[in-house]
Amino acid sequence: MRTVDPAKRRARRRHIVNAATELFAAQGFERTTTAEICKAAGMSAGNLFHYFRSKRAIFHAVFVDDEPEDGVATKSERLAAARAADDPWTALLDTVDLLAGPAAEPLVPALVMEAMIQAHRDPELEALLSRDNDEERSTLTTLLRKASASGQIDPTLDPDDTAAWVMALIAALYTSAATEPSFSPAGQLPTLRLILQRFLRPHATPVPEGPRP
Amino acid sequence: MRTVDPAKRRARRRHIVNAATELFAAQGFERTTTAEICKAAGMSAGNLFHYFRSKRAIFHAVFVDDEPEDGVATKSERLAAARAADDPWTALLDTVDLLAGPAAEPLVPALVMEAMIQAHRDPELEALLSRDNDEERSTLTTLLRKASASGQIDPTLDPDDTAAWVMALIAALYTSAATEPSFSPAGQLPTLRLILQRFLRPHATPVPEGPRP
DNA sequence: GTCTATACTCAGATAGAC
DNA sequence: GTCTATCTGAGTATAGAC
Repeated sequence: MRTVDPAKRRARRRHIVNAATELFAAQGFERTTTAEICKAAGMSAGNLFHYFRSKRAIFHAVFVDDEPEDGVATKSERLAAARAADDPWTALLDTVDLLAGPAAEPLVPALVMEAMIQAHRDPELEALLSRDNDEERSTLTTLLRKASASGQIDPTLDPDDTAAWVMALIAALYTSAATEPSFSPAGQLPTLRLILQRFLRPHATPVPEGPRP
Repeated sequence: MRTVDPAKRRARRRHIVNAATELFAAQGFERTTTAEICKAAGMSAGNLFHYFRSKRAIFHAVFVDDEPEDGVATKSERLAAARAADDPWTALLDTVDLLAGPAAEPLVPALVMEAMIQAHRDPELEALLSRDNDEERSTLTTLLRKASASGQIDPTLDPDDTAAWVMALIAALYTSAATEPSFSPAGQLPTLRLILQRFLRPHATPVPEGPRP
């Protein structure tokens, strides 16, 4: 009897996901038809739906089917390393680079944008993405707290709020790249670092107003 | 014979747009059906399409049908006033408030997000929005240039790049509000101002490295 | 190939302005 | 009374998931 070859099946799934990824990035989820995906992947509708239960499932796979490659640390591992690093400020800058880096890849900003939108309407995707998101934000919060304790950043900043803003600034890199053709994420990364540096590093305390004892 | 009453017709269009706005904000453009809009507006499909040529036209109207109210300055007028203001730094902060303010309204962040997405796929909407966008950015560029000349901000910052980043930071307020339920735009506006202040205000010039004559 | 979902249409009913 | 803006809702054509 014929048995399934898991490696072959995975490869076939990846082939479909790769084809679909370009379409989703260029046209978005709703405007990409399964017929287009079939054509791009070179297969029939029947065959496509043998590998994925729905168009939605293909979209989800774009964001989770990343096979770990040997010898390369995963994002999770690198975040854990940052949390354990000796110098929290350097680790913070490294983490920002880690999170902002993919914005320079051609399809990624559009896909991230689309994922944000779709997460609104798709609780399963929402859950999928928020796991990643929580890990990123909690790493930043940890680093901000440590850097604050060691006097490397302004201690008046609230670590939770500030982590949310660091995430927002990184997200801005993606959305700007997705919406403005002239915006180059690679070229603007140094400016992002500059903004963060000036925002976070300790400042001379302003003289408090009002009468003093 | 019966004649058209322009005021009544406008009011009816607004009624439809208001009903549709909530649906577009909650579900997005593609997932909102014309049948739903009809139901929400309390009218038949035939009547709906008597007022709008297409579903798309309703979506466009969400962003352009803002009637100027008497006694209240329009955004354009306020931007022009800022460009002509005496104190460019104060005018810059005011302009940031003006552009960031709507993020505090409940439906706006989701709508702005949806507009960004749809603009990708709809050249007419793209043109519509980029007119607004260009006016906002060029106002910021002008103010940055003036503030730079008068020593109010760091002269090493490029006005065009910096204006793009100020826009990106404001956009981050909208996207964060749209995607993170715990993020309060009104509460975070002071932090946005703080980030901008620290980013833009003049800094002590670092001692240049290398040999000097 | 099948079948559902949905943007839009049309033939006609109602009613207000002249 | 006539004419036409406004409105109805069943109907159609088509797209697109499966």
